Amino acid sequence: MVTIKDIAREAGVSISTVSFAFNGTAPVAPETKERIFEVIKRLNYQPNSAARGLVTRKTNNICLFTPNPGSNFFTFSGNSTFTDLLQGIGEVIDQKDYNLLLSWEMHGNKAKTPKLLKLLRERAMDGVLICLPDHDSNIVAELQEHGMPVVIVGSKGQNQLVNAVDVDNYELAYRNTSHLIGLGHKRIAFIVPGPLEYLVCEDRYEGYLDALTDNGIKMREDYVHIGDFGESSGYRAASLFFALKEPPTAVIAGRDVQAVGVIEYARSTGLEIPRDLALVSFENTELAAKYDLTSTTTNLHEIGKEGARLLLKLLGRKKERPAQNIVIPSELVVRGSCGAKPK
Amino acid sequence: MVTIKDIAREAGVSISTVSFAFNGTAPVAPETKERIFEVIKRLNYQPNSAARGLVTRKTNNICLFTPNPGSNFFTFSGNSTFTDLLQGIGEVIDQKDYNLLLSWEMHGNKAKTPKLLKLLRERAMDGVLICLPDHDSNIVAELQEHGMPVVIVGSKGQNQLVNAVDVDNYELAYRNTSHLIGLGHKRIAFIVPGPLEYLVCEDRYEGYLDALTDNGIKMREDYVHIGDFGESSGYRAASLFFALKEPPTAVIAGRDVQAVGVIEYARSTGLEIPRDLALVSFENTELAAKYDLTSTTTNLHEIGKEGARLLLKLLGRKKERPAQNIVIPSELVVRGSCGAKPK
DNA sequence: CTGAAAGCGCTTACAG
DNA sequence: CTGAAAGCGCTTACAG
Repeated sequence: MVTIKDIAREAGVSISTVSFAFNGTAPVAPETKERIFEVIKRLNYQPNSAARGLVTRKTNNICLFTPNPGSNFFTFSGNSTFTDLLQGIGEVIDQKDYNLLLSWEMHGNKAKTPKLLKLLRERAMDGVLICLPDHDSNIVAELQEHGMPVVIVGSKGQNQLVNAVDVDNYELAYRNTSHLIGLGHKRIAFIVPGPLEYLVCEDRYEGYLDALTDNGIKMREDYVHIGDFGESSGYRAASLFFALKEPPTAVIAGRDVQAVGVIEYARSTGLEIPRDLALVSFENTELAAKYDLTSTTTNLHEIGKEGARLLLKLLGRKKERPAQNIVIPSELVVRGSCGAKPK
Repeated sequence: MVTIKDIAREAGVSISTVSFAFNGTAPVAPETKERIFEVIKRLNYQPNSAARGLVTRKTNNICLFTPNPGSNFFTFSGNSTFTDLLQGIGEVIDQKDYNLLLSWEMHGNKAKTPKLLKLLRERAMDGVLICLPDHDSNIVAELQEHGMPVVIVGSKGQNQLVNAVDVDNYELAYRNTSHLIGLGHKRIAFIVPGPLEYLVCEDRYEGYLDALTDNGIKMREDYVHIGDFGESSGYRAASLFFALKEPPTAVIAGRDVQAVGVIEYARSTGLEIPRDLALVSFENTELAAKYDLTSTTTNLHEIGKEGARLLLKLLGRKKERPAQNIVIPSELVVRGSCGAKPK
């Protein structure tokens, strides 16, 4: 491997001068500089990152910590959540010459994430992007205690102390519900996207409830079903709703896959969407396009981009600043399933 | 941050002894060792990876280099290719305390991948797992020239010099085709999974051709269509096939998404599967299960695992060894679409 | 504008 | 079994 010494020798200067020239960190005579860069180019010199990191205390790595990629969080069909997020992150860190260290929880959420803490203690990264639907504040707190910049992506910050970027799930749900109410629906069922311990789920659920309340509609327990990452949970929810004496006229699916389950149920029972059942969902994945589903965007690509941007900004900062909660705007994409669109 | 000096001071020994104890790299008196570990535990000591890497010349990072995650290669719907691969890799590197550096081509395949070469020159990783459907040998050669261990995953090695792990796509296609022939079909169409420049595509196509030939069936140009990552390419292929005077009685889709396109075509035109049209595919994703599709497994999870295992084995080696081409076994999962399964 | 020197936090011969 | 010292490849005061 070619080192700074090789360059210095070949260019007939000291290693300090090579360093100054390469990094532009001190003035170097034009001719000297030229000579140095000629050698650098010729020998394909690139400073050893470990050596550099040791003295600068920077690794130029940022770590993305997520749930296990094999977990339901990432693998439910038709969703490109993960690659969208990656893509967004990649676009910004690439420009700034950062690398991406990928790490995830190994045993579901049981493991006390010793892996991330190990990385922290080894100083393996300069900052972390954390994407955990049910992140406990402990890990974030521990990271921050050690001065490690953290940005939560795809989930809102639990308090004023941690930076986060996400869509406003409460708002989204409120809007979805209002949309249906605006179309004249009063019997509106809701499939909670997942366990209520997840902030996303809680937020979407509350947005739904508040929209009902604000419009003078009383919520009904039997119009609410907790779904999961499988299509079948949507199917199941629909079958429960339509077994009721007074079935809903509209359903809000907690996510697109669940909406597909509802559609499958409708198909199998002859219910017609949107005539017999108006349907609205979240995420606006390719599934929404495929199934002509009205859905609200949750732009993971943008979340990744803004998250990475914010993190990088943090890295450049000396002084602490109050944490930010960045909200990525989303829009309701109206398609055929809600009945708002003329055929 | 706590350093080895802190531990040494606190335990009343020299830093060498701490290092010996921590790494088990030289005998240390039991009582001394105990004292040292007590302090290590108490102070949460973990050696600084940059410092360690500088002297050991190891980073404990392995790099996974892939196409852009936003590209079609990863985002076509219903496919968990990427997360499967990650999961497999993660399982093995995690055990050996390696970290995963994720990097990808930025501008499609045009960029001459300077990013990976930069990482190489900075010595940012100990080895690379490369997953490029149309990898040019140049990049692999350059990596190897610099002594960087490389394993190609999800694609076969181009020559004897590079390690690779993949399924045997030729074999898979041969088997799929033979299966249909065994069911009495003679007019068998084939949707090539993608551009023929990709090895996967070429291999699957050749397997198809050879199976036909070996069974005395002449191939017909009009029974072959080049597909892509979209469902619609399957739809389109089917519509072309069934516009022929003598349409095929069976179709082999190059991948599950394409098969779904074929199914959609069948639905829209009233063709019944498998009665009017036997259908077989590759990949056996969740789509195959959902659409009751006979499909051949291409176990990315296993490919990731074996790839990582092989790479790690390479890292431990001093001497060069002849490259291996590991073939991950796959199986034909028979479902309703091919007509082999009694209803 | 340039160079000699110290030092980042480790590991690893080498001595004892 | 333990410690003093060199050195990994850089950056960064400090002198000149």
